Amino acid sequence: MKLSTKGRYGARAMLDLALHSSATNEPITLNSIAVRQDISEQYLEQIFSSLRKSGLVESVRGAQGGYRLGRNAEKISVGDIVRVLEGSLDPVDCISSDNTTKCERYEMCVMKDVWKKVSDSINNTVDSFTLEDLMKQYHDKNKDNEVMFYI
Amino acid sequence: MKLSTKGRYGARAMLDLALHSSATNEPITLNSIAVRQDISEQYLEQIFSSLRKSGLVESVRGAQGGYRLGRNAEKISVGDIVRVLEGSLDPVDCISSDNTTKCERYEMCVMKDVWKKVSDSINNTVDSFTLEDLMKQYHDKNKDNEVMFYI
DNA sequence: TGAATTCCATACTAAAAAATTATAAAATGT
DNA sequence: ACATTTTATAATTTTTTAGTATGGAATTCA
Repeated sequence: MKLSTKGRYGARAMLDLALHSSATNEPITLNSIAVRQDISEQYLEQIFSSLRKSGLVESVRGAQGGYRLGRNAEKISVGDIVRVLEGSLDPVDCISSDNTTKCERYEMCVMKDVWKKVSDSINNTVDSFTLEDLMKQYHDKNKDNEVMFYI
Repeated sequence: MKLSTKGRYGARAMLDLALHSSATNEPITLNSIAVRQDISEQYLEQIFSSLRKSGLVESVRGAQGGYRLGRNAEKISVGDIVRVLEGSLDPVDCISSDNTTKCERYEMCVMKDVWKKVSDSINNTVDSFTLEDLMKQYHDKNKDNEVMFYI
């Protein structure tokens, strides 16, 4: 029941991107995120490839290019990010909406009701945090720091 | 964020054990659980080794031996079982109580507050289901079946 | 035009974890 | 004694994770 690095790195990278998106709306390079967050740039590329395909970020190619948030920070939740990068957050496959892997015990099974409740509680929690919430919390925690090198 | 087979099999096996523990309190053999639940007996042995060490089951060795619940079914929650078999249910290591793996961003990190809430919601949910609850739900769902071959 | 920057796509590899199998010993009831 | 059953540990196979490598395509700027 651990989050993989894709989910963890992706959440950190998205918050980094949100915090560094200036008012001028200039795109942020992957390299700068990778350096600040100490994540391999090539690995981040894979992560941002998924994020871009899902619309959570948009890209600008070429020199002076980079990434921007795909929509306003208050419209992007931690749940949006981790579901893209981890697949679903269901603790077991048999309760997923694309229900191809029902086992033969499905009908009589009472465990699946437990796992469904677990799934709901996880999803509700991660959906309750938006990037905007986290930006505010970050600024509250780091009032003194003029320059934000890290998250 | 998937449960491993240890957690899933373990929960099913414990419910099976609870349902088949007769009033006479005779121990249930691993083999019978393995057959009903279609789980490798040798793999179940490893799982029950952990369950026994944690006190969730007690064993009787030798012929006519087997396993019994370590305490009343209403005193054993799904959370008790899966935490024994999966380790902790924290989505990241840095928030665990045995806090050896704090990263250098720990103080300024706002993501860990999200993961802590996720952890709490998971643990609260799995702790809210006892084996007794599940036994009742099973009987409600399967009123017609005189003999319980499966769960 | 051409060089530098930056994203894009795919394939590959190494390490770790998960899942299962194998082997043998110890205890108990008949 | 013998069949049954737990106990313990090791070995093996399979799958997933995490990361690296390579080359290409689009864009900008000089």
